[in-house]
Parts: sequence; structure tokens; C-alpha cells
Amino acid sequence: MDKPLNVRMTKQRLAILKATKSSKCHPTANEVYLMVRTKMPNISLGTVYRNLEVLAEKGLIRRLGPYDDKMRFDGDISDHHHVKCVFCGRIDDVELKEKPEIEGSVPCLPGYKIISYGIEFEGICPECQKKGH
Amino acid sequence: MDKPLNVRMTKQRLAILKATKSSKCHPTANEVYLMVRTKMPNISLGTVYRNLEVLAEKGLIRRLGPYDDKMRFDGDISDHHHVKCVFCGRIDDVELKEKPEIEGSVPCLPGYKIISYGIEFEGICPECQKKGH
DNA sequence: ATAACTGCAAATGATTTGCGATCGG
DNA sequence: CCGATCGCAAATCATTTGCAGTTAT
Repeated sequence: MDKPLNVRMTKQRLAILKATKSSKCHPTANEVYLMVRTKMPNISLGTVYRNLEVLAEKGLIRRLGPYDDKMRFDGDISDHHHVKCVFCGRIDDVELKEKPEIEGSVPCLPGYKIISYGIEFEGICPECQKKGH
Repeated sequence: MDKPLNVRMTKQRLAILKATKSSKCHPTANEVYLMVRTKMPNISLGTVYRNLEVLAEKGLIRRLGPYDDKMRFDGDISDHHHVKCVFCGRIDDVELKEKPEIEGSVPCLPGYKIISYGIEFEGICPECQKKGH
């Protein structure tokens, strides 16, 4: 009833998708905006927000967080988790050696049907460790 | 330099702590405000925010989320996780039968020193299942 | 042709903050 | 006493939205 029936590939949407896919730092909406703006100076921040929403809805990118009040986006759709550095705030990827046995160890849910779960890590990044943290 | 040296137990702070502890629904700041207001009609929302911050900092309560743009608070400090119903948005507790083997299966961190991790579940609550979801 | 999309600018809404008055230790 | 805290109101800031003009299909 409320989703668009046809999704069009506008040049703005394509640019936003490519910028997000090419970024390795899990950008915020504003960071995507700044990236796209270098090639398309008239694009508006509202358009970036609307397209990131559509692209995430279509499964072409992933929404992360919010971290520190800001939503982030990831062009990498593969199954992986994330760590946030508590000092500098950067987000990095985490590949688990083996999928932890979550399903089997969740019997105490109060009648919920589980759809998904995510593991969020917090830690200190290599750079901040060097700086004495 | 920036944390208060002495923490005073004002009647507002105590009321906020008790309200949060007695609530079983992981209230938002505004919900805590409404609860406390019934006993202390002149309390301000700003005071609630400031005190929830202090109480969480001191480890007397836990900050959750944000879920749907709103931070939530939990008077239960014990080690447990949470499920969010994707339809009605309520948050329930999850007790894992056994602590999943996370530590041993995280070798691929890019040099991070891990401080903590959390598991966030999404699912459909019993009530929403009954309603056909 | 026409519904989806855009840029712009204003609105929203949770949270934060400055300030002068008040209170706890 | 005096610095921590309060109530109030205004400010902040990420995100959303209304609208009139534009574009993809």
C-alpha cells in the first residue's frame, strides 16, 4: 500500500549505491552525501536519505547502528558483524571463525518467533591502543 | 575533569532510580518521566535525562538501544539480552541457556582489544503472532 | 503520459544545554 | 557554605516531509 510499485534507477540513486559500495568505512548518510557531491554537486541531502532507505529496503546495502546517534550504511552485504572503537568511534568488520551456536541456546524466549539476531562488539582499535588507551 | 566529584542522592534521582527498577517494560526517558511525574509533578524532563545518564554511568541501571530512535533503560543489571518485536516494538528479556562461545570464535578482529559484546534479537511477540503476523 | 523522483526548505522529535534558583552533605 | 542539582526554556542535530518542478520508463 505504501511502497513504490516501480523502482527507477536514477543517476542519483546509482551514484549513491556506488559511493556506498566503494566506501570501506561504513559511512553515515552525511558522509555518503559528501562523497556523491564531489561528482554531482546539486544532489540534496534529502535525496541521499531517501535513496539509502530504498537501497537498504531492496537489500542492496545494509543499515548499521545507529552508532552515536547516527545511522551508518554498509555496501558489503555478506554475513559479518562489526566492532566499534569506544575511543575514536570507527567501525570495523568482524568475521567470526565459526557461527556461534545461538539458535540452540535460546530456549527461554517468552514465546517469540525469532527472525534475526546481530552481535555488536565494542573495543579499542589498534591506533587508539598505540596512543596509550 | 568533567565527571561530578560527588554524587548526591536527591529525591528526584532516587525516584527515577526506583521507577526504572520497578518497571518491567524497558522504559524510554519519557516513560520514566511520566511515571515519576505521578508522584513528583514538578520534575522536569531534562532532570530525568540527566539522572538516567548518571545512573547508567554509575552502573545502577543499563542503557539499551536506541530502538526506533529512542533510548531505553533497564533496571535489571543482570547479564541478559533482549528481543524486539518487529510489529509492536516491545522489548522483552532473553536468557540464553548457555553463554555462546563468542570469545573463542573471534580471531579475525583487526587488532582490536574487545571490551564487550551484545546480542540483539528481532522477532514476533506472542500477541502479534496471535493477531496473524 | 504519468508515477516515481528530485531539490529545496521547513518541520519533527529525541536529547542536550545555559541559566539563575535551590538543596544536600 | 558551596558545588551539585533542579526546573524551565531554548538550542541542537539527525532525519523526515511537503511541495512544485523534473525524469525514467
